[in-house]
Amino acid sequence: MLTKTVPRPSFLASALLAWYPRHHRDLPWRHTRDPYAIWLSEVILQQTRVAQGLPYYETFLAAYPTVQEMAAAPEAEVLRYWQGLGYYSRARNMHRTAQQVVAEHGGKFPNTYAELLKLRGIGPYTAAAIASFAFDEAVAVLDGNVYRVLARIFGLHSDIAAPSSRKEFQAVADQHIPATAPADFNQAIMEFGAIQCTPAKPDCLFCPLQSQCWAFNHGQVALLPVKSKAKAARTRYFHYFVLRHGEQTYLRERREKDIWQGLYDFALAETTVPELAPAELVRHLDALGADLDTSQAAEPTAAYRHVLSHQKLEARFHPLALTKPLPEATLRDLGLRAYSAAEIEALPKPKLIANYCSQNL
DNA sequence: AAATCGGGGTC
DNA sequence: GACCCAGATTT
Repeated sequence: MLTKTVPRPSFLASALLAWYPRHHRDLPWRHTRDPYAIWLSEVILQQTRVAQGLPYYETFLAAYPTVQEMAAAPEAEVLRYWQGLGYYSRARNMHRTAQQVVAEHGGKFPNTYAELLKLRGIGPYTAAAIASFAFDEAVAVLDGNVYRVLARIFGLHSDIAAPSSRKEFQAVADQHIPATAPADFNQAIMEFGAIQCTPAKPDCLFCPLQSQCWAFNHGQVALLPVKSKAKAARTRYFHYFVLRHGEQTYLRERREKDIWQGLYDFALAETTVPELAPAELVRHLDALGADLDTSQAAEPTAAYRHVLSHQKLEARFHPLALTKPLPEATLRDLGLRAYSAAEIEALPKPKLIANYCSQNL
């Protein structure tokens, strides 16, 4: 009888596959083989902690049980469900991919790494995750957890922030993923990084790989992985004009190539210094063609500080009551529209704006 | 290769 | 304040 030789799992695979069943968290996307649900969870979890993404996963699956229902939804509704999760291009790409899967793939996700990689919002990590979890393809995932585990176990000192080091780490991961259990291996190595081999204060004392870990044996656990620092965030100063006429408030969709594309905020003046000079304020109000109710004049709010990955924002809000609606030309030029409180609640907004609205409108 | 895109948890 | 998180896309 001809027997095919199956490579013995490496020490890493053996250890992780033994560790995983005893330590892993019970997470909902681990109970399904539905590519749609797995895709949804992976897009949500990009650069997002499990604890933060979990409620969004439940919300999206309840709102859109199938890819067809997500594809049929308006983009603004998808963004509204995504509100607060950040990196909003993920939601826009997710929505477009849903539409493409329905229109071009008969509602069924492609079942290979190479085909998945062609879809918007699906990069190397997400393609590997879906291919392995849903279709048992033996392609290793490479996320922040995996970089850290591999760097420590094998003593890899390449800068994980450099795109060029991806090849090196991917090769090591692919070398260790067992063809017999690719999904479990991928789950296990990420979970191991999240729970045991953590960025700060990893639990080396009870680590099953302790004796085989390069970093532990060389006293360099705290030094790995090597990661170059990101450049400092710039500060931007936003001056929002909260124009109101009766119970209506004016907002506009952000369409420019900047943060928060597709989300809604107020008429905005940006400065390079913290304060908006009085003359500048007058000039902006003039340009709006606004008939202000001076009897209801209010001071601008104190600065709301809002921190993003590459920007620090300082926003002040100027509540402005109007005696009559804004001119059509202003609405057209600035993309503004009047909304009721209930309508505003349904619009997708940056966290900063949502916070202001919930306190002041 | 480097820059950009959110928001929140943790130390 | 610094670092990190089940990264992807654009420049």
